[in-house]
Amino acid sequence: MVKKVSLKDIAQKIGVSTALVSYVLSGNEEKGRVGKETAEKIRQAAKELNYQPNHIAKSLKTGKTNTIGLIVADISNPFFASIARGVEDESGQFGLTTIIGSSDESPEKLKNLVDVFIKRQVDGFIISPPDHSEETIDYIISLGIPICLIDRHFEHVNSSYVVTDNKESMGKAVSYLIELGYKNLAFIGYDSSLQHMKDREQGFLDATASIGSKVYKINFNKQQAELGKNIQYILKTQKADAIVFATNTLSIAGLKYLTQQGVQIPDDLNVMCFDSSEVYDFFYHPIIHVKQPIENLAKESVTILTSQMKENTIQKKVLSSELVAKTRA
Amino acid sequence: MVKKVSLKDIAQKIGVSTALVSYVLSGNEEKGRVGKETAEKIRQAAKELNYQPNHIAKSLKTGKTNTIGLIVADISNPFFASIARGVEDESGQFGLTTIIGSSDESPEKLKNLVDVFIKRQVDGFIISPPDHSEETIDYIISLGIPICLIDRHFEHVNSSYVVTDNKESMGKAVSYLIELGYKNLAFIGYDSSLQHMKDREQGFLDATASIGSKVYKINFNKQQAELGKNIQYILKTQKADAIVFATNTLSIAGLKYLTQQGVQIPDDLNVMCFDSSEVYDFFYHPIIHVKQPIENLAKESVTILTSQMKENTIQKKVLSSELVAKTRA
DNA sequence: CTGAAAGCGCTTACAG
DNA sequence: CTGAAAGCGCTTACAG
Repeated sequence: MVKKVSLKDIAQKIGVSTALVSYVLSGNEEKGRVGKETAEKIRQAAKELNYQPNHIAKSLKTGKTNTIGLIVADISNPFFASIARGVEDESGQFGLTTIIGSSDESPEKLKNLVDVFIKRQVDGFIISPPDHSEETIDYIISLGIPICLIDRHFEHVNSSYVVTDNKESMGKAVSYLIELGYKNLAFIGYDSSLQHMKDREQGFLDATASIGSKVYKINFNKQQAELGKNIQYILKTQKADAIVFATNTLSIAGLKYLTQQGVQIPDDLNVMCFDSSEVYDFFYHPIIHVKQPIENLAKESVTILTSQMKENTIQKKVLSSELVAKTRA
Repeated sequence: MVKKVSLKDIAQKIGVSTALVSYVLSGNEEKGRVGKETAEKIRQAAKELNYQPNHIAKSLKTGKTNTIGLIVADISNPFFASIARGVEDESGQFGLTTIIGSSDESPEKLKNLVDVFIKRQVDGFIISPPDHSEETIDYIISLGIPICLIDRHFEHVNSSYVVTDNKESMGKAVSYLIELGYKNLAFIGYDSSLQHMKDREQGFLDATASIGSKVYKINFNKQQAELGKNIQYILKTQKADAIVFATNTLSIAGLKYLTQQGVQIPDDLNVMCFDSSEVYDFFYHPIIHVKQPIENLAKESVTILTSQMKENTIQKKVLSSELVAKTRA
């Protein structure tokens, strides 16, 4: 390992104190009221020696790491991967580095990740929380660490968040189906107390008040089995003419199941999904779906978090989504 | 922000030196030859005060951050998202934290990310390098920072890496197509000097020596336009009976284009893809593809990197992949 | 305009 | 078995 040049090396080389060098190189030249030619000499030397400031030392002194922790359900899920990409790009603009963890929808794993990240001294958190993790979120808040929830939030936790207008989006999408003439709808969501799920369900219920409809709630950990069973019931007993899937994971698994059963979409049965997927474009009629503003969710979360890191204000933001109902070009 | 308890607080509370506390709490009790009851008292106090060691201070002293930098082409690409998930899970086992960046296949962006990560004092790198980035890889090596390339590597750069046996996998897959009776194959890859791309192409060429075949190389930055043009040529002029796509991005874009053109797969034309995708299962005949051992690539990269961090040995590992050619259940 | 010095919270020889 | 102390590389009042 090549030995690193430090402030001291520069200071010695041109015979000034490390204080001066620090002022100049950290851009606080005016504050230190450093002489112009001295400043120039310092910059020159720093360049010559290829000086790389040591973040660690700076962090120890300032107590800021310029690192934020992003925790999602699963980074290998395309929805969260896109969120992660957006958060990284945006936070990079602010000179922040992002460390990422996957909770797998487990409150325990979330708590562990949070502890690890706190030990790492992250300056703030962006979290898409699993069900029943209010305690951990409250814990972060109680430590005074800035946090912004993303995609999901809790009604009874007073934190910053940025989410999609789930109820409205779902309502609009379902109304569209009704306009198309569908009269007997099924909703498949997760059995969850998370606000975004309740909102999507409520949006569905509100919009289907005047027609036939039924809500199916699936246990996240047994979704494989329960999804098939529920779809069978929907096809055979409820005889719904369209199914609404509440998330991209459910959508893809549901579409796969329906395809395997030889169900023709939309001829035998139509489908409406929440979230986007590459898969949708491969159907004869591209699947109707609600496209969440992923990039904006990510950007806003960073904006909210960084402003909270400065001013300690709580912000709650609801973004609107887009209904995509295209036909094959 | 609640004030943190430090080693000193514990030391003062029970009237010993910070040295003792450090030895006990960092598990070097024997090394400090600390008295048994003293050690117990220290542990007790640490628990009572809810002591959280300060990683930053430790890093400054030891020069190790227990952080690794992972740089892929694009974290929102499912292939790399899965790699990232694997790397995070595995490195977490070693007490390592991962920071991630996306190079967008740009050598300049890679260099920038590397500089940022080096300033962050990462202990090592796992990188899936873009074309023409040998210089940056060499730079990392010259600094003595451990590095393991993943998925891709350079013939003339002597670094650790873990990759799929691209040539063999491609050869096997193409041979399978030939066995099925296809006689006129097209290969669509990127115009790249990256070894994995050259190997896939070579595997294709070797396997098609005795039949009709043609290789098409696409410029990564103009793929949208060039892909369509090439496929048109393949359909109209070459009149190939099967197309081989060299990556998942090309596969999905290609399949989308073919589907839009009304081409029936595999009846009008068959297709073979490198890498997996959710999309493949939605075709009447699930798409034939080479499934790379993503999880093992990720795990191995961490294993190689951590052992290199200890012993400074270079390891090159080639993993085999699986040909997936299933019919609808 | 500039320097000497303390201190962030650890680790680790060194001396007893 | 235990303590005093130096030092990792910075920042930042303080004194001149």
